[in-house]
Amino acid sequence: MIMARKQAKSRPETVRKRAEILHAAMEIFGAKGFASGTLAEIADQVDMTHAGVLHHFGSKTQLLLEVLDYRDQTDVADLVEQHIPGGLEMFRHLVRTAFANARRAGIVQAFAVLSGESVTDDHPAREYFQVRYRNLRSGIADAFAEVCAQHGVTEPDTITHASASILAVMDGLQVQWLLQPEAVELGPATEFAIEAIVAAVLSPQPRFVATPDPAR
Amino acid sequence: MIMARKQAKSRPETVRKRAEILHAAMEIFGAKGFASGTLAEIADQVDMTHAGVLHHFGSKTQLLLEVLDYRDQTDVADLVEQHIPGGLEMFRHLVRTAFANARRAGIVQAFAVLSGESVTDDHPAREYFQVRYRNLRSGIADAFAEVCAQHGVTEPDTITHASASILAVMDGLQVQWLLQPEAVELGPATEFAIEAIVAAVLSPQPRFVATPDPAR
DNA sequence: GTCTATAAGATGATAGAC
DNA sequence: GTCTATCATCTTATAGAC
Repeated sequence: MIMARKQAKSRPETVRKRAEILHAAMEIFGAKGFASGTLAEIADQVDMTHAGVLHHFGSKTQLLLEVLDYRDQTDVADLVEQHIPGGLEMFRHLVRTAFANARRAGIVQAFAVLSGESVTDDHPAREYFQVRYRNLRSGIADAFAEVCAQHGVTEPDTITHASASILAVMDGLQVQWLLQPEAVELGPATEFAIEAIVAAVLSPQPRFVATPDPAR
Repeated sequence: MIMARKQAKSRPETVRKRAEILHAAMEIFGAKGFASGTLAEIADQVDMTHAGVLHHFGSKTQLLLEVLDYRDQTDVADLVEQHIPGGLEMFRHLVRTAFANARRAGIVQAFAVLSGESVTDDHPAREYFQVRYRNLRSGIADAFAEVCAQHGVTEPDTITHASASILAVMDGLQVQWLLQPEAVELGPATEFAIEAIVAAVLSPQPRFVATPDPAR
């Protein structure tokens, strides 16, 4: 279980320094990954030694975990938080996020790098991303359920697949965009894909790809 | 430029050992990433010392690069190779691949981990994945063009976005599936998403998400 | 071709002074 | 709280014996 450990009592100066370190850590881990990013690099960015950083967080792993929930608490653009848009508004929000992300390569890279790395054996951020994806999927599924209630019934499987797919395109397009910004238009491509998936859920489609008996 | 360096002349025993090492390296890099996977681990798997491995490949980076094009040469299921299915058959092929991948977690993980890692600053596999994605996108775009020619015209932008989106869902779903196999059905979800995207390209859709003037 | 030995450097973490 | 010093590993790479 990932828990946010409150720094109950600390001098304001200390809290500020911790935040500064967390910010720097996000940058370094985002740029080089958790494995390759070093405490020394992070320390450099906040004019300290790596020993100083360790004084605040105890270990490198602990620092990563705190970086991750710091992001969740800070990032106002978070989806499954307080002001969750419902229904179709949710999908518009996701599209707007994609357009906004096209101007925030740093953060996009951080999540792309760390989520990819989290899939490795025994990665400290594995649980974080499991929980994150589960929450995001269920938030999107709720939006689908709401919209479906208005437009007519849909199979639950469809909503499940569609929710995962929307997250998947967003992530996948980010990776391609980071590798080749000139070849992928993050905003428009995301908009196209989300529109396509929402349409598939809401209106009965002719099937183009399906075959009677694919070799499964 | 990534080039396959032919091992022009070598004893057959040597060639076999090299292949054995490449296989082990793919496994280790796939499981732990390039940064965390070590030469010693790879060497262990083929009953050698890390010095032996370095004798064959010169450096760790070189080993990774050769692993990657070894995969391309070996993997018969590769898309942009010889027997590229055209038209709708391409999309059926992609769906079948997803179903097949659900039984090859190892390889799926390797590509998920390495492609994510490739986005980090100055990663040795960065160019490889740039080229790979570019080729895959253009292969899919060709299939779309072919199908579109039969079903009616479509804007080129649509094809571009759709091609990137299809790759993106496939990759994104793999990550979610690796993190939570019980929550994501890789095959069916991929099938749904591809069907949705193909439908969006082929048949004019009502727009659900679009707003007059999204805050971009 | 493979090993042993070793270099050479980096890294996470600890201990103790200030 | 931060630094210096130091530890203990770990890791890539090289040199030379067999």
